[in-house]
Amino acid sequence: MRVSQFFISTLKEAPSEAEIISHQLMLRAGLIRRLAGGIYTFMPLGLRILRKVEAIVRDEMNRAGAVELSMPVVQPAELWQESGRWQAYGPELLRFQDRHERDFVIQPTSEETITDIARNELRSYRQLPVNFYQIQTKFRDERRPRFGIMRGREFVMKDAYSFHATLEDLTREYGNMFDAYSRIFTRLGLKYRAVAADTGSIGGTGSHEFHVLADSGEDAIAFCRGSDYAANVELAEAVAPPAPRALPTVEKNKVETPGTTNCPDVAAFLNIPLTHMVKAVALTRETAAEDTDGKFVLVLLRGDHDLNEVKTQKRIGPFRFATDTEIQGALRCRAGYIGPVGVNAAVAVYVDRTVAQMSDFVCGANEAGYHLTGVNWGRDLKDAPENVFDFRNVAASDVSPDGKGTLELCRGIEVGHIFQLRTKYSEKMKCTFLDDGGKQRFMEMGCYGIGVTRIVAAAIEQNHDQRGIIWPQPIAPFELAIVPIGYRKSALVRETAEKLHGELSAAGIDVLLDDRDERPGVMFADMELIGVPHRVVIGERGLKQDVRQVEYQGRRDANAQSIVLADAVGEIKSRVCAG
RNA sequence: CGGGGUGUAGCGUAGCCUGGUAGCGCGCCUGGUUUGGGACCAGGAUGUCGGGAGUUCAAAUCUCUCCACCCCGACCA
Repeated sequence: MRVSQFFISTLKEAPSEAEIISHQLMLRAGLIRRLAGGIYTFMPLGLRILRKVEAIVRDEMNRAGAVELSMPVVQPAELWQESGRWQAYGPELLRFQDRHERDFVIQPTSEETITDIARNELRSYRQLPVNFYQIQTKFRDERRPRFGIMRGREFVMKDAYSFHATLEDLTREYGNMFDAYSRIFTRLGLKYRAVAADTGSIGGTGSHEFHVLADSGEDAIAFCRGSDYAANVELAEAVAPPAPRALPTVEKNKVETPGTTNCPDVAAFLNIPLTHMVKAVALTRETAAEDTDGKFVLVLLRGDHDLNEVKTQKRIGPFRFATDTEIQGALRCRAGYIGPVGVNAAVAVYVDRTVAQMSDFVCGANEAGYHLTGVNWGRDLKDAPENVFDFRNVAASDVSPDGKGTLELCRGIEVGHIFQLRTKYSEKMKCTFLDDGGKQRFMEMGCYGIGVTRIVAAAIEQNHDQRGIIWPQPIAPFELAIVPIGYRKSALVRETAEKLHGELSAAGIDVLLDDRDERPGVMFADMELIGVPHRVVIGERGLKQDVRQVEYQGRRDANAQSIVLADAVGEIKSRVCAG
């Protein structure tokens, strides 16, 4: 491919709308252009990357035995009403009416349609299992699209759905998909980690997320080097402290703590470790009726720990953080000095496992400007083992739930998610088959997603430098850039560049010949910005040596190295093929 | 949706507080000189200052309103 026949549109400065590096670089490199909030055009260069990602995903899905089909983007409301998701999905589901005022949706995912296919086409256990997939545009009307294509409203997803006669077979296919996903992310050239994930409202026996590791990732991942344990922090269990609670050693004491409304301030003021503090997080149950006992909730956490909202919701139901007014009403004290001692019976007090093992701790006195020191369970407030659960996020160096070491934390971008749906949809939509005993049963289902467009952004988050993108070679829009210096002026340069371009293209390499006759700096900067992994520079300087030479430089290399022109094709081929 | 912020040429921005009729850098066009890391010289084009309403002799600037976009929260590929 020649630049003059292609389309490249780079920017020196990043548009101010872009916050994260992948968004900035995608705009600067001319991969995408915004059409509306969360909706982007894939420009020719960006589309080449997207197609390469798709090709790898498709290849591995086929290899894993899944079969590709393509379902409509526009789907009738009836199917969604049947599954219950017409109501349950909420405003994120984009709905519209056709000219006959019939309701439709733009699909955010395709469980309904594929289940409809399955119940119509599959009758017998002999036709099972089967795994259908598609790679296709999705639309979710996100509350807040952001980070460019990372969290767009329109995006490309590979979604697969498998149907099984038995749970055992679903479990087998789940493992098969787990392995296929591992191969996919390996082939994409990304550093990733598979983590145990929250199964959410779906239930089932398992769910895993695949995360591209990047410091800018939105998800926190806990993992253990001593074992293969890895889980989303949302899910990762904070194990109970092993030792029995220490006995009280000091008396309870009310101390003045003026102007200290958070744990770090109080700890600093009293000159004690943060780990001796207990904080009371005030929550309001969303579902409880007004004035009901238990509507107002305190969750007690150690001063240095954070509330895990997923775990909390599982224990107490849907909640939000209490407002200042609600806190005043329930505790007659303003936020900053609240605590569990002496609260009235209408306040439900829940306790994190770690807090339940603490003694001689410090907490708010429920009186503005004061905290209590030397607080102890049993003596100063009622022991309530029935309200003790895991409420906190795991922290680095916590004991791993599998007991095989300590946890470390890293951040990731969720690019894949597999889970076992079981019979959630097949029951709602009466998707049945006849088993080998002639008995009608609901199909077991699994579903498996990969965010294809998100992978493009995630790859950049993981692979970039000051100069721009550094594509993993398997998804680079072009594998090799040929940069001729003096393309128009020097016939020698031009002919050499054309010959190399032809021979390397014929060898199956994606070559981009920069025939713009720009100044070298412009061409170097563009090729680096768009992230081409390999570069050959052809100039008269090298061609006029006694032995004709050109230069090679990898995108991550600090310097170029000369190679003899006569050996160039073979030499470059071997470097490109080496990755 | 709640909270915060920003809208001035294709991109980045100054001007706004203190009203006087829009400037700079990059990019773009023409000509010339250049050609191994985003060149230089000369000339040129491009703005309903987000939209609308109001105040005023006069509005990018002050007021109101709508819109768009960005950031923080709840969701997810």
